Amino acid sequence: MAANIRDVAKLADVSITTVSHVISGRGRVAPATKERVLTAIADLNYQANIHAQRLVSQKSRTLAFQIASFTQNSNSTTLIPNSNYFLEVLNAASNEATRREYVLLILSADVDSSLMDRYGIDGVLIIDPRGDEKIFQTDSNPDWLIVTNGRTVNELTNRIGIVDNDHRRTTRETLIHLRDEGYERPALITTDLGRSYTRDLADEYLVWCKKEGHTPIIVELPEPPTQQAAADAARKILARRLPPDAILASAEDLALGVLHAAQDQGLSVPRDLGIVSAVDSSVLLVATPSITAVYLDPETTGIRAVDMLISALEDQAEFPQQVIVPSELRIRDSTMRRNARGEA
Amino acid sequence: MAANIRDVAKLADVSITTVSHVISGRGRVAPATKERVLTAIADLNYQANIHAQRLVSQKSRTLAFQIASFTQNSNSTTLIPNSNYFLEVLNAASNEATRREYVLLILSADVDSSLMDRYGIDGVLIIDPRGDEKIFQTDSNPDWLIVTNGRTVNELTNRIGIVDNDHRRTTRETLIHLRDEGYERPALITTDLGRSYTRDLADEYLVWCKKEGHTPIIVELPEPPTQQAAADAARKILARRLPPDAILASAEDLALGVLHAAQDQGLSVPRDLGIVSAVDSSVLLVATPSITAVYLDPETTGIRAVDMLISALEDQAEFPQQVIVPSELRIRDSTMRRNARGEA
DNA sequence: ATGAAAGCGCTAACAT
DNA sequence: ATGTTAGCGCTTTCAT
Repeated sequence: MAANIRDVAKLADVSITTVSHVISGRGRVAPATKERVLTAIADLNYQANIHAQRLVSQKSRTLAFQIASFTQNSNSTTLIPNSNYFLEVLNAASNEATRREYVLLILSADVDSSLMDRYGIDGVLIIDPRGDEKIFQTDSNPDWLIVTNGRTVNELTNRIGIVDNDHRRTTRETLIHLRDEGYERPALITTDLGRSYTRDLADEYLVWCKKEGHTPIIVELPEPPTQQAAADAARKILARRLPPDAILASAEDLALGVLHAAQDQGLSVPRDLGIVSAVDSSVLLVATPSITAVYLDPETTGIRAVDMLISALEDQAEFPQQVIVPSELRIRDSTMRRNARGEA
Repeated sequence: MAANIRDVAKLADVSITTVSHVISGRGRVAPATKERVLTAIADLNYQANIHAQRLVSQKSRTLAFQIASFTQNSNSTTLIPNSNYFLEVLNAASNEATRREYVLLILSADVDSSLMDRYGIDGVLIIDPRGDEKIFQTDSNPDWLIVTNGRTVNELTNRIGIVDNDHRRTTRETLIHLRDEGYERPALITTDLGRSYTRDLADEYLVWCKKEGHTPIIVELPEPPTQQAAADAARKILARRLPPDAILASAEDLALGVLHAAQDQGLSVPRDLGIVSAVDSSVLLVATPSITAVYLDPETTGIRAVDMLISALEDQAEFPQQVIVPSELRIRDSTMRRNARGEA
């Protein structure tokens, strides 16, 4: 059986209060006494019971991690879709939470609040929300704080923090890069425009088209993004009288689907068609040709999101608050038309 | 503030014991009383405090999920490597745990047992262990049960359950398939032979070579598996006087690396070289050509592992116990030499 | 500087 | 069938 605080107190010949003080650093304890307690703790291999601590402190030090994606229709919920981005945000968030002695619970985005209550969730981290997720349905005043990765339409209350990239800036950079490479008619293939990052892409794309005098070509695909759907969409717009000569895709799988469609039709990438993914992923590096993409720095996003949430929970920071994680365009073969190595 | 059991008791005009009985289903409660209690619970939106329940029951209903991979050297630990297999096992395990009202905690495989004690972990699910992970260092009698996905060298104690695939059978099927397609000199590229699944591949491969009179070609690469390392290894063995005409790779990224190396050298897949991955993944489907692979059914593995662990924890089953999850070879273009569509 | 004691919300023995 | 009560292991006033 594991030792409890009373065992430690007995062994160190002090009261349990003193032991508690030593552990928490609160209160004053004489150095000698402290030493004795520490020795007793080490001898007994004592660890404070986490459930007792949480019961009495009324805090669970537990965060929910939710990816707000595509779970609507499906029956068996996919907690973590197969995307590098999500995985890296999760890994970083989990490490950071552990470091701060918090527990990260991966929950489906469509669990209702009773489950959250049950686990005594202190804070929620929600990736790519649309804003209509259950968690935002503010019935009176819920017990948790929220940090979103991506913005929602919800008004910025004092319960919400935001970690985001500047997608409009990188989209602009992408379009400039494409123009520099001689592409004249970029198209946009994206999933659900209900998410802020896809909306940012589309908004900036439309601004650009207007300024440059292009006719915009936007295809909005249902979620989840699949290579098949992207390939079909690409085939369709490439069959136009005036087809696009570059395609900006909102997700790695969409970019890959476009690549396959292009290759099927005998188009050369990057010569006949430029391809960019708005989200980087390791698979884009090893595609042939490698695919230009925007690196969003998911690791930093995960860390900053957890930090923001915890510091708000511990009253060291106030919401609303917003952090922009630096991101950058990574140019690869799929858009290097001017110095292209001959690609089939 | 959330209601507690006393609020419910007061509202229903019963004792807290009766409320507890209604919730747990234990004890006898008159139908009418039960009805009143249920109404009170609904009215107050009552949820039993999970920390109090866990404190008194001395059970945490918490499982640790660990992927025993590649974390040795790296500093910031990668909890979940970027592999379809792991992700799908995790998704399935997490769903199943939630369904059974357990919490799944994703922990790094190298956390020491004090963290596990701290969280009061009841059971550990460990994917692809080598057997030298900290969790197996049986200092006296730990408080948790273990289920491994893959076998370890540790003796089968009453604390361990195993969920595995029959890798030897599928390896045999793979080699037969390759022979049927006319490949005569298969090679094996694998990571760390310390894991049971890679060992199974190698053992069965060696048996086959002996029987068929081949000279075995095995390349063992350090972890983690990267396309680069596999490509380098492939180039090397393809440069031999008598190069292999088929390569069996132990992971998706290794297979992709081999594919790139082959294409770089102007070899046609499947004509000049057959490629098989011992683990299926969605990327293998969309590679060009698509790559033959063994489907391990990670979803079933995740569910069975959690089930096994929970039923052992709840005394409905005894360890040691072993379950084999059915797996199958999925033949794709990369080995269909006889009916090959011309591939560059 | 240290300790006694109350109480966090619940379960389970043991009455009645 | 229902209630009383004693903890589970801890934190935190409040004494001393």
